[in-house]
Amino acid sequence: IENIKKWGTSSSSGEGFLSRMALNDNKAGMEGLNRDKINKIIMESSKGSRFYENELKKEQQVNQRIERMMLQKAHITEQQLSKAQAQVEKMTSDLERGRDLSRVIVHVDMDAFYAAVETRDCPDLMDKPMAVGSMSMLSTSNYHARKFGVRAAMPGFIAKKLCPNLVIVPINFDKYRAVSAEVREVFADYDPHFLPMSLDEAYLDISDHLEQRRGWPEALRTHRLHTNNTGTARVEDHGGLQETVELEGLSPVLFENSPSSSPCLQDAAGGEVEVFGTCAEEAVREMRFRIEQKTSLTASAGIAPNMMLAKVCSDKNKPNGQYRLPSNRQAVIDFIQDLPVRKVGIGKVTEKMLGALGITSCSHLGQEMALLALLFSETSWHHFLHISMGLGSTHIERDGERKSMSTERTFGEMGALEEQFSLCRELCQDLAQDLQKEALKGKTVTLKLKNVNFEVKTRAWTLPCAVATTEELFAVAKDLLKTEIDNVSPQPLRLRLMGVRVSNFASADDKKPLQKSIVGFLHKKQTDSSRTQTHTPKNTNTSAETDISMSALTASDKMTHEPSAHASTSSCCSTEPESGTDSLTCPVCFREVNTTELTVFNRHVDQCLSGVTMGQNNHTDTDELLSRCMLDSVGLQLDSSAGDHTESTTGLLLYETSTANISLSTVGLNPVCLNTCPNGDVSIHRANTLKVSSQSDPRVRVCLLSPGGPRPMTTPKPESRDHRGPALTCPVCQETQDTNDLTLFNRHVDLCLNQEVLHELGGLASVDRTTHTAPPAAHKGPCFRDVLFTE
DNA sequence: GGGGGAAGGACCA
DNA sequence: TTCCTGGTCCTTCCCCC
Repeated sequence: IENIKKWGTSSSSGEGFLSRMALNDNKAGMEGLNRDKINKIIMESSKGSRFYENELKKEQQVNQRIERMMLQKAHITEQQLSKAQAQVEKMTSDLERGRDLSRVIVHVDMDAFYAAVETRDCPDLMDKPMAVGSMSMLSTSNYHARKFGVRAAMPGFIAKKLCPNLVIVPINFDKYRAVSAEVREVFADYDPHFLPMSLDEAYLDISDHLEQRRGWPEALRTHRLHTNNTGTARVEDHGGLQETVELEGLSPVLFENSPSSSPCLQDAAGGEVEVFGTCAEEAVREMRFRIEQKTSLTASAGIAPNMMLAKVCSDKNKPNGQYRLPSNRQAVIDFIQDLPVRKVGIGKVTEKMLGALGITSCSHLGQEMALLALLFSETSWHHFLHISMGLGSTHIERDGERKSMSTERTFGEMGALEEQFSLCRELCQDLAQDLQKEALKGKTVTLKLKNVNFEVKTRAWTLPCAVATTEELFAVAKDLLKTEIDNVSPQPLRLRLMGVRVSNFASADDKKPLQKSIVGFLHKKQTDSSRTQTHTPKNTNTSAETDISMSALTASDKMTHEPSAHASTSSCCSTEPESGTDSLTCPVCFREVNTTELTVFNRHVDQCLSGVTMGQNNHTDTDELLSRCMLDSVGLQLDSSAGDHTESTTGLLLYETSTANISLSTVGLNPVCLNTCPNGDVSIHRANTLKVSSQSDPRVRVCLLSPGGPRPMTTPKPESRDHRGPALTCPVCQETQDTNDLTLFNRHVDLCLNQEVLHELGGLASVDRTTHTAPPAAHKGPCFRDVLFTE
């Protein structure tokens, strides 16, 4: 209990000290600061803000976790403890046997990198406290600023309160990238497989370099420092390490104890030279010397038998210093004993949890390992054990395959729907570009939202096939966003951050091209069939419904198919029909149509589409309550004891029920996808079960594509014009049409599509598209799909 | 009841 | 006036066997 009090907030009402917001002075150049005074300023600047309130909430959650942990601890028996102790001991001896001290790993870290680059380029900043970033957030600070408690990841406005004379320089990534590239050239001479962690930090395994270096003559280890009258320095390497760089100003620019400040020898020509030795320390000193000569910036380094220790060592003599931990077990154990847990990759939450158990240093960690094995997950306590023994990775491996890719943006409060959807599209566009650069496609699309209260939510949807284009991403992201908007409706969703992520990347097998839009499809068809038949573009476009491109359909329209069993015939993952194939895949029902005749195929698609349209016609509300579900399979069995259903001519099955649940059990059925019902009336549970429940409306309607062929259908009742939405937006030209007469609107879309098809088919006709290039009018009116559904 | 996948949240660098 | 990105782990929920 004492420990909880010590590590928790002093009260739950938000008064008092909020430890998670306190200064983290675990950084070089921040020793011996007046923490209390600094924390007081931080708290006073933050108190009452939404950010602070959210931090308070998170702090309380952590405190609850700690309370649960302490409760659990209180119930641990002696027997359990001794059993855990035996387990820990066995594991320890196993790990000890595998301890590898043979490698020489170096962690190099540029000193206050961004700040140092800015200071180099603007020497006036040299003696001033400065930081790089903005009033909202700082990326780094120089050592003068650190004396005031100003550090990276601190908002600029708080930093200004800590240090009113602080100069904040805007961030310039291009510049840092260029300098980083220069530094990396030096790294590569010592380990061509070095592992960059960020622009200013890298791990190197110099074991092989040292092996070679032992045989090097002195000339290869001699570096000359030239200075001319203008203060320009030139560095020359003798031997294999080539380098000739002009410098503006002589190092060291920022820190004392430069690696080049050791006594230099005079060479025959009267220039100053420095000879470096063959041991690890000398090799690293040489590397730092060369970095400094090349960039006028200093680096610090740590040398140790593994990555974890090297990282700690690089911090030991920062700035502009290095530290070597000898490669013997006792030295490692001695070194690790007194290290605070926060220094070795344990974050603030885990630090606090360990603190509640009285564990603050690595030696405590080792002593309490049995207890930790009982209170933490296996992964966690194994990690703790490695740390307490001073173990870490001994081979530098570049990260394996990427697991996800994302983009996100923070902005001022945003509540307008149009803005939100427009931003969502922008993010999808940016992400699509990034995905394209790495030729990646992913199945899971995640939308991340942070509201003005700093509450973060992520919402994900996994598709049966991998996607990558803007339209594909947006189709999913916008549905996820819409659901969140509807959830808080009629209140607006007040956002401060939005992000889109793609993960679950496709394996090589899945990276086949997506099925093209009908337009692209027809284009391909034209090429394929050119050997046997000719057709005019006119033939390809008998009606708007037929030729609506895939991009006009929603995400759920596209994700209605199983990637495995039916991939070749009925999936958006399916490849283009192979040359010579005699069937085409319908983009609506995803069945294979045994024809190459476009007229026949178009008729089929028309039928499918009008089926979809008519299937919705019974619906008297907007599509808010409506979910459409397509089942691409055979053997559907409807398992329900309540409700009535009607079937349409084109395989549509309408289901109406006032009961809470419908279960669709199927035989070998593919995953079902449905258009998410915004108010949560309809949800999908696993591949074969659709659950329908309605709290807001007892008459939920579900529309399914049934497996059978065309069936007799009841004539749908035309919807009253009063229910029609406002002006309609053309899905092709994106322009809002000044009509709500569907016939007129359809005629317009037909016209647009005709022009689009002609354009796609390679400019077979001269079409003036200038009138169709208006910027997307986001959400001015219902999209074409909505029109199809409601009308 | 256990295995396993998906989703969501949290932590960490 | 409190970042961005990406990886990992943990928990919960649910389906399936």
